[in-house]
Amino acid sequence: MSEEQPTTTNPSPPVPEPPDLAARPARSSLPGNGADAGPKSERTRQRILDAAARTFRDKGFAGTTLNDIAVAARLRAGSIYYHFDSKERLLEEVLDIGIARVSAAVRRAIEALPPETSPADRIRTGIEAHLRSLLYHGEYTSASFRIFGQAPPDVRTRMLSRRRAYADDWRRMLQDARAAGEIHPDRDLALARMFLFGALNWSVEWYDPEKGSLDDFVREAAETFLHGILAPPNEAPPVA
Amino acid sequence: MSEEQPTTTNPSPPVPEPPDLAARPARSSLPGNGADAGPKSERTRQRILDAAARTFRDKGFAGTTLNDIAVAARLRAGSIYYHFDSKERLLEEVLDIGIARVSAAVRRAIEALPPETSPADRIRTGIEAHLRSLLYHGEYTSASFRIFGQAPPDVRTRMLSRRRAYADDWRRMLQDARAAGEIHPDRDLALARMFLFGALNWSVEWYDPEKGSLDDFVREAAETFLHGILAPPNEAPPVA
DNA sequence: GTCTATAAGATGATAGAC
DNA sequence: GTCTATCATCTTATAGAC
Repeated sequence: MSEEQPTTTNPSPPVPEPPDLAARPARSSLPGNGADAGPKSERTRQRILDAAARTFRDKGFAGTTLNDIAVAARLRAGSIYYHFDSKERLLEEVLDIGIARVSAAVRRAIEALPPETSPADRIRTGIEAHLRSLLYHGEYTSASFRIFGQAPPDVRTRMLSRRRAYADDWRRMLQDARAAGEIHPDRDLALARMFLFGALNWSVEWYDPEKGSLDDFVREAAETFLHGILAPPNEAPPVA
Repeated sequence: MSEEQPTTTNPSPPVPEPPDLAARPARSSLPGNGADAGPKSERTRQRILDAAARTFRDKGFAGTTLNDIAVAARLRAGSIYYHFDSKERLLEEVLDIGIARVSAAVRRAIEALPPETSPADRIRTGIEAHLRSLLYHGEYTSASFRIFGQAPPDVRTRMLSRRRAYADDWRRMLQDARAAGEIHPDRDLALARMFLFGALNWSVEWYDPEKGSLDDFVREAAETFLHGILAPPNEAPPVA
């Protein structure tokens, strides 16, 4: 896994104390871009969040100590508490950002399609968008799927509505396809959906960007789900 | 959960039997080992192992304390060290047993097929056997897949050869099917295999035995992988 | 805002009684 | 073989200096 840090950052931020701000701008809990500008506090908070996402994803929730996060964020463990109430709240925010990003990415990709796009093609696009948001700079998104099962019960409960909403998006897409006659009549849609989630999210564990283009990968993943692996029944075996 | 034998489910006796200690390290029952521990020690050891498998699976490796395991095994935390050197070794044995059982179950199921069975049908049988060993009394097997990613690096390294061997079994099955012309020429077999693993192993997280028979479930899972979800191109019955 | 220091409790592991 | 007692360390979280 990723044991090493990129370490392309500057040695130490010699930023002098900015003029004290009387009014702190409201914390936009928008999915932070990490590099977002803004007050120093906000940027540090973002750095901690980024570090937490990466560390949680790599070592799990229980396996991550606040010191691990602090080291990755280049400060001391105690300082984290200025920005977050507890380790659990930190986890909660990482999970929340992750699922929100995937959800938004898929929704956006599908809304960008022409209205006449067939349900099956929408599914194809959804799969590709889901995978991209997982695999391309997907620290929060991959963490969100990888460690959700490790979260304390109350955290998981609080996350449930958001995750259910995302699941509902997929349920709807599949039902639309079925209503359009595009789904094989024997298929169990609930099973197919969970099957798909498992297959897609597992890619976080093994996908290697060096071994081929992401474009090819996501395309092939969608085809595999839609068509399965078998050759069409009619075509003769190529063996001579 | 606490009730055995729900009324509606489990009409399925033909389970390949929870492979009884398929891969026990088996060092203890050797006769020439001196007058060492009798069956009692072995049974306690087994109880600890069972408790560890269940607890590791449910709470993760780092999230499990030796006391958790001790409580589940009905003894004290310190007593575990009479049977196992460390928490890591305990994990290692759980992981090892799990992968060995799945591997053995799949191999046995396929070897039981008639020799003339087509490669595609072998894959079908393999999928069903893998799923069964995961979902039917699969404390070790499900733990093995669920927490492998959480294992300390050295443990993971030591497990690698066994897991690679299992992956090779699947690689071979898929290649055989391709050689027989049964796989769609566009499919990427490596991707398909990982896709399949993800889909199957994720079922541990959501499969509910109360919602339908295991037989139906494993059959449908195999069909979904083999054929995909789409309806055959020719017969698309639009809603009239 | 971030630091140092530390409280308060849990954890993996060991020693020795029984 | 299993227990109790305990060690050394680590962990989350807090307090107060700067």
